[in-house]
Amino acid sequence: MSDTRQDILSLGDSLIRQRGYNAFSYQDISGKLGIKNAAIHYYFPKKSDLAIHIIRATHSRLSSLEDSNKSAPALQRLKAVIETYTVSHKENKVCLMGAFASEFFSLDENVQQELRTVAADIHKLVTTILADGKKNGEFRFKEVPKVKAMLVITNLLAGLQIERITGKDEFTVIQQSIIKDLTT
Amino acid sequence: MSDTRQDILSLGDSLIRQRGYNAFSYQDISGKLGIKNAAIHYYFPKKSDLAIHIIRATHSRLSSLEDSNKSAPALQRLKAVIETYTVSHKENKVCLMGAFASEFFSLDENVQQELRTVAADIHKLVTTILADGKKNGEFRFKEVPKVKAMLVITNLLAGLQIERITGKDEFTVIQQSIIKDLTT
DNA sequence: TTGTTTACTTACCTGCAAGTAAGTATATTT
DNA sequence: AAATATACTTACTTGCAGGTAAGTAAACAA
Repeated sequence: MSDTRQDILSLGDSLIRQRGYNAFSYQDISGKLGIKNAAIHYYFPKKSDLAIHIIRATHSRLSSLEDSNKSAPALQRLKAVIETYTVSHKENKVCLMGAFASEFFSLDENVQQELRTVAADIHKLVTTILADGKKNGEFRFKEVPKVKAMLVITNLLAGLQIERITGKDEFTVIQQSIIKDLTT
Repeated sequence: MSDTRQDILSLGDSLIRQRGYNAFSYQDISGKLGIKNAAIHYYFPKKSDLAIHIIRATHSRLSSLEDSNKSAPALQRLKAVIETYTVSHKENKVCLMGAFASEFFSLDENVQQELRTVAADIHKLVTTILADGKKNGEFRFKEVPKVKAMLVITNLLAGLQIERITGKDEFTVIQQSIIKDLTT
């Protein structure tokens, strides 16, 4: 895979998660990379094509994370998931689901479909981690794992969003609260 | 205040929370209201003016809610807050903070400022309700009220966002979990 | 060495978003 | 009755977003 293609994907991801999908144009990418708009259309004919490939790249990173920690303790696996949000936090980005959710109904059907797949996978992943942790005594919580997973995910997702409005570091304290809540 | 002005504000609010701020244009409003784009510019010269007035309207509804329930039990006051999210849920809308957060860095400085004010007020309101409820024994939770408030708000905000991606009714179960978590 | 593929650029087009300026009909005030 | 304000419309302008089609230079393959 060419460098240019990767650079476009990477910059596109940053722009979507920093400023929003409908707020950036191919010009933002081509300008920064020193190429022409048509070069981006060469790799990704439509903006929705770019979106889909960015979503898939994120999905595949998620799968790798899942695989590489498969047999680790639940707490470590949860921390690995949370760490991906922490990285976003440090880069003043929201997560990809959070970035697209608000504009979801303005998106192409095939982009929506791609997002549904990833969202379901994230939920499944966190649910499994929480269920495993509860079973082996690492975690303590009252809700069923599926619901608790949703509560944890919403804390992380919206934590990234709200902190950019308030300007305060809400995320760090949220992250710590999640772990503490589950382990004590 | 004229009907048209109100209709513009109301439709603008719906569009922002259904499709996103950068995804709608004055055409979407003028078309539906049977007026011309310039009529909207007459009331709100710039799109950011419209945004600001929509945010202020929401803020003032929040303040009314706050006032009308001032001396009620904490649980009732919390339910009143949650109810505003439930209304959004039923209309397939996200909340205003959630709608703007993803595109925050693409917004005019004065819109950003307006959002900061409201976000701070929402957080303050929920914090007060939780603190009161903890003090008088209505609520039980380990975190300091300020942090617990943030956790509750993130559950609600992102609950609305995620359910539109997954297509499932995540919100209702989240809402119930919040109450149950606090009261048992 | 010729042909083909890759990775682009040049040069367009189309449409719409955002905004402005000037005009007009209808109330409202003086 | 005349002047003024209100609530718009008509008629623009500007710029950029999104996309296409055709050309081209370099790499590579037959």
